[in-house]
Amino acid sequence: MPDTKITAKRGRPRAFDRDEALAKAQLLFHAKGYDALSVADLTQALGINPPSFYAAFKSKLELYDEVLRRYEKTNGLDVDTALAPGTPLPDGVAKLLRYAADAYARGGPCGCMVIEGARGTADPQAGQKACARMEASRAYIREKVVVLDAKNAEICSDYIMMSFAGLSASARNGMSTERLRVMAAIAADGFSSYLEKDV
Amino acid sequence: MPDTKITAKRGRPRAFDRDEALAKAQLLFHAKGYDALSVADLTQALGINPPSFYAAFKSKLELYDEVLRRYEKTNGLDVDTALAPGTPLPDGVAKLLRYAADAYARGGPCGCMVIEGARGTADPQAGQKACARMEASRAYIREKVVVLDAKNAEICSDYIMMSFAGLSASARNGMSTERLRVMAAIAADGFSSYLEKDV
DNA sequence: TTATTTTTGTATCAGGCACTACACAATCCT
DNA sequence: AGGATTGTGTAGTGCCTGATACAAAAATAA
Repeated sequence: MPDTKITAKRGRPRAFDRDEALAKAQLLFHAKGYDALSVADLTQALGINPPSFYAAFKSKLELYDEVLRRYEKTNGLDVDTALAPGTPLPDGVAKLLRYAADAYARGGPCGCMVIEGARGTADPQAGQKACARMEASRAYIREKVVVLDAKNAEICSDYIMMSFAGLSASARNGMSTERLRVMAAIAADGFSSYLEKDV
Repeated sequence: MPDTKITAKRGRPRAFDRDEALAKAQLLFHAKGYDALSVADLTQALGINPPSFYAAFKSKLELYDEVLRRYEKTNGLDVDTALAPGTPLPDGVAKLLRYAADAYARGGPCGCMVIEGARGTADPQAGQKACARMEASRAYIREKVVVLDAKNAEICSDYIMMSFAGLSASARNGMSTERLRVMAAIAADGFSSYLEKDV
């Protein structure tokens, strides 16, 4: 009976750690963006040659897509906690924006990789990949908001995404986490006021 | 006595209208961004050949800088009106964000050329040019805010710039002017609440 | 006319980009 | 051992980028 081991290894073994390389690539893409990071930069940083790179990751674009999904797992905001059922919507928005403020300047002034990649990426395919991930996030947030306040779900998710973009941009401009938190709180207060008028 | 005419023309006259070309280049840079717009794209759109392009504009980078300044003149927000002396700061912020909402989706989903160019531009020199213009705008706004409320000038200008970035990103994502205005009003309300707590 | 200056079109340039052909090396399976 | 399979290093592919060399053309100045 054949061994059902996941890493069915036949042939010459890979000389580098693929996951480690993926983590490094994530940091590089996050810091420099898709266009400004060349395959030559990557191979040099990873200490490998182009054929090894393409054997492991297929192409720059596929690596980017894989990195985007990894980023969501490692750096994704805890939407479920922020918008847990039963949470008053204003509190949920405040929490979520606070999470973003905490995250976007962590480990350097890089903002959100998905949001930054969704715009300003010259390569159309890469931009589309990032846009797709951003839309998925928006949809997930909207889904959670609907449970809390179906009537305001659209405007709420729009406002959250806009605030994310503003916070991400500010973070990339060097704003401190402390100051980002203040910005997030102010923005959240605005949505709170909006709901009060409405109800 | 020599003619002091500004257009002292000697030699073969230019076969195209430089200002017109500048306006076209502005639209193109605004729509596609610095990196995604090649010199070949430009020369083709302008109906000229590379040597004519370089004779008129020196380089892609210098044209971009010229376009950025032209953009500020043609599409710049009326900060002086929004933040005129005597205006209550919350009203000024609301006006300014409203202006941005009105402007960012005008003529297509392009957002603010300066803000979008300041990030996400792979070419470091071009990114620096856009960043410099954005910093100049921030400084100008802060200067006007100081007159209205010196104590809150820093946090206010930070919040305005963050909101601009959020609005610009949303506009580029296709948000309508109508919806952008709602977003701007909500964001402005947040700053209003912040000031009320503080005073 | 003749000289000078500037623009124009043709045909490139060198350099960086993502990516690969090829032969060899290193492992597993029989 | 021998065959199959997979990764690696050297070297290079074609393509697109921003930018030019060059000579002819079109204007002014003397």
